[in-house]
Amino acid sequence: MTETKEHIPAYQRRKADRPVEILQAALEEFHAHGYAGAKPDRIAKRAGVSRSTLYLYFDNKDALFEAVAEKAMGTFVDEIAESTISFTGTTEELVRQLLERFYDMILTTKNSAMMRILIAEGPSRPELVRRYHALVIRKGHVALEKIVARGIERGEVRKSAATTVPQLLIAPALFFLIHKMVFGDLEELEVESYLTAHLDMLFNGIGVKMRA
Amino acid sequence: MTETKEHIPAYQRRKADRPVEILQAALEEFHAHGYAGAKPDRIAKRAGVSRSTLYLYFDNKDALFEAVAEKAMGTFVDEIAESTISFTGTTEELVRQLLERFYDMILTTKNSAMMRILIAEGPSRPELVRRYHALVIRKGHVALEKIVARGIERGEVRKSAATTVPQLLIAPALFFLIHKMVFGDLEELEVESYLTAHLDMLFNGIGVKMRA
DNA sequence: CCTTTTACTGACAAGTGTGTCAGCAATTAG
DNA sequence: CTAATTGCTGACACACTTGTCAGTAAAAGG
Repeated sequence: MTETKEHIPAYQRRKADRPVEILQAALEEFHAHGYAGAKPDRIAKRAGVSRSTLYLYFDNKDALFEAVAEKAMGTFVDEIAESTISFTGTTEELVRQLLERFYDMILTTKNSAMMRILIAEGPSRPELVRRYHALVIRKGHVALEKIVARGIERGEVRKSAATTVPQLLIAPALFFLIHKMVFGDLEELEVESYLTAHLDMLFNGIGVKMRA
Repeated sequence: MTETKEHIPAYQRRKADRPVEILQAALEEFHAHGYAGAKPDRIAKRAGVSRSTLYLYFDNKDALFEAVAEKAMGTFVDEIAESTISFTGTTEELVRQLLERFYDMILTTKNSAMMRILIAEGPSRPELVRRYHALVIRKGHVALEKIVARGIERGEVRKSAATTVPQLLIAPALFFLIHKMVFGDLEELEVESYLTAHLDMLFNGIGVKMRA
């Protein structure tokens, strides 16, 4: 290295990468502080750019939020819905596979961040709620209904009050997600044993009395 | 009415009622907009006072939030925990009673508002999360464990993987709460049928195979 | 009545947060 | 190497939000 003043570049020009980096940083910020509490200042810092740069790629804070939400909707439901149509094993195996993916999603990706954002910002963003409902909830509901119907056809699932509400299949997983999100630092629920218990309850219940 | 200028009081002095009215208004505001999005302006309007009056009763926005949260913690868990110790019927009846109260609480009181606030503000308020965990979650967990243990003793509940995670008893209720909170305007889940399904799944499972 | 007390308000001040813009520096073109 | 282009930044300006305070009007006291 020469001793003449090195040319230390103040920044690098990476037009292509900025949007994705900014969106990632913004997701984290919105997740941690909510919309109103999120500061473009911090988002920029996280993304390694100046605050002004944000406004080169997104019109304003609101547009940035919309972009974040749009991206965070993800394709998770579609993916697992597709994988079920070709499945040939038992219902319990199918559900186990579904839930394993679901819990994995909760633990790893930032997909669950969307859940907090939805819950927190829902009242101020009815349109966002509508889109999420159409893209995720409704599709998920249909997928679950198919799994139940398939199970009944195969004689593996009881036609009963419980099976009229297919959401019950994944309800405990949402509990797990919320618990981890809010109390994760204080009390860790172990995934494996929780998943095992979840499946056990789902298929066998907790009661002792016999069924036909 | 005389035509001389009536003495229209600009306001009434009701020192005793102000705090509770302000707290109620603030709960609604924080619930709808989150901490950062909540405006003392709107809280005052809701409570029917001027903004300055808020600061006569609470030091600042943060203190107001703390007071709201403290009040919203409620005594719900303690109440139902107490009522279970004297219960003499079957486990299914006990759980049904518990869940009926729980769903009722979700539907009527603003107790569920605390849930959104917790989820939204949790990351910025670890101390609040700690308190809630100690006051509600831990106590609830203990109460549920007792119910399960009692059921096993009475030979009404299977000792199994499912019963090692007593949270599963109420997990579907949290799903219901979140669903109602976020998507309530778009798709109403009927309580009665949901509760019936919840109980059915809990005690009988959805599977067909017999148990000993 | 009039005086004293005090619950309450409107106007003000300081701080914070958002968005803009002229100009700089990194790259590209010639 | 020089010129032109453009991704990026720092400084600026405006709007909004929070919190304060002197003063007002309602109740209480004498």
